[in-house]
Amino acid sequence: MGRKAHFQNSDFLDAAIRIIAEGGPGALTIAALAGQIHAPVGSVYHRFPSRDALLAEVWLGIIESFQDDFIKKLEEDGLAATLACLQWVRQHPAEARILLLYRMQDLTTGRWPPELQKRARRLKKDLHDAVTAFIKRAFGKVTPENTDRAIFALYDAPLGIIRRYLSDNRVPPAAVADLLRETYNAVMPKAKSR
Amino acid sequence: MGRKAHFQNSDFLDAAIRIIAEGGPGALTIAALAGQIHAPVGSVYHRFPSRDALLAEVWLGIIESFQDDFIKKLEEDGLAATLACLQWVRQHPAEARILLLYRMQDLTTGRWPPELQKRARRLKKDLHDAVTAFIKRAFGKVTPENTDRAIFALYDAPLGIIRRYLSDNRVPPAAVADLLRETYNAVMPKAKSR
DNA sequence: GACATATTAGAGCGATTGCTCCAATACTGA
DNA sequence: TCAGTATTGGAGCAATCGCTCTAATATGTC
Repeated sequence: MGRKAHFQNSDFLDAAIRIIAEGGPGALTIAALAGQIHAPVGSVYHRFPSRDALLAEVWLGIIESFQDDFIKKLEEDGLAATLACLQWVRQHPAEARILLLYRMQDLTTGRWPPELQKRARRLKKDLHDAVTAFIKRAFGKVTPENTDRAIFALYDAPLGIIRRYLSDNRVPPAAVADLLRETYNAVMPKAKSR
Repeated sequence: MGRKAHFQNSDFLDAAIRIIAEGGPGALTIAALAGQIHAPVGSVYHRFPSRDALLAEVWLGIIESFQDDFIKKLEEDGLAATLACLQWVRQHPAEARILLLYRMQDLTTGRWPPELQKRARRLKKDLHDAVTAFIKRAFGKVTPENTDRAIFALYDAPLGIIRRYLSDNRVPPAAVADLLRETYNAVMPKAKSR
């Protein structure tokens, strides 16, 4: 059944994450990617149809990793989800740098393969559903103002402060959790937000 | 005294801001920049020593514009400075997209001309001084925890929520001011923070 | 008008990049 | 052992980009 593979798909994806986290999307040239794991450029294209497709997989993998944690916590408790952002960043520093410092549009320029588009839509829908359900529980009903309030407390505030640390290659200190808790309580309804 | 100039430095800087705000730093090729105002590429290099130098001027100009507003308000009142972020973004949507969606490191790769480095250091120092003075007034003394608290309320929180709007090419609604006020009051000392 | 000069104008060079293509290679199954 | 094939290995192509360089052009001064 042919020669045994010397490299795995994940080897390339991991190397890509390392390179982007360190040098930004511009640093991810195919030569740099292959060089990082001493693979030939041909092996990159043996696995991924294009640089864009590889970057799309990198991006989706990161979103999935983050979102799995986030949604799971969100189903129990809003504040837990807020703090889960912090924990995820600590556990995945390289992925966090990519997620927080760049946008999907800045990584990939072209169109995605249909299969990846489907995965992306699925992720978006899952997040939307989880957040909507949470807002209903926390506020009683979903309005634009409530939505903004929730997304601010769950998402914008934690990622906003974490971004500053990641940009300087530092890890957010423990006290950040206090700030986020205070913000959450100030902005979300006092009632149990389960 | 030579031919009358058909283009001004600011024409190129403004065009660059438009292009980056719309398509990201990667869209700013010299050809695209010159084409935007129907200038020849030679005229770009007649005014700016390199693409990096031009981007450095773009970045510094944006920082200066933002920081002037921010520091002026900060000298009176912390909450006013927080809300000044919102106002500045509304008045400078293209500049705001660049400031919030990208980092200096992602625009320019090489070293800056010494004169621009000096301007950058000056801006950094001005901001640091203003923030430090504010922290002293608000908390009594400067500690790492107080610093984080202040920067979160003044900077991370507003820019965090605004970033989401800018990324989608939307303008932050008025209700965002309420969220920021509540966050500010929750996180900063109750005493007059003048 | 003649000259000096600041600026426009754009062809094109060297370097880099994404990607292709063809061989070489090592593994499987018979 | 030999055919079949999945994968490595890497030279090189076409496109793009930042930038240079020379010529053309318009303006001020005498």
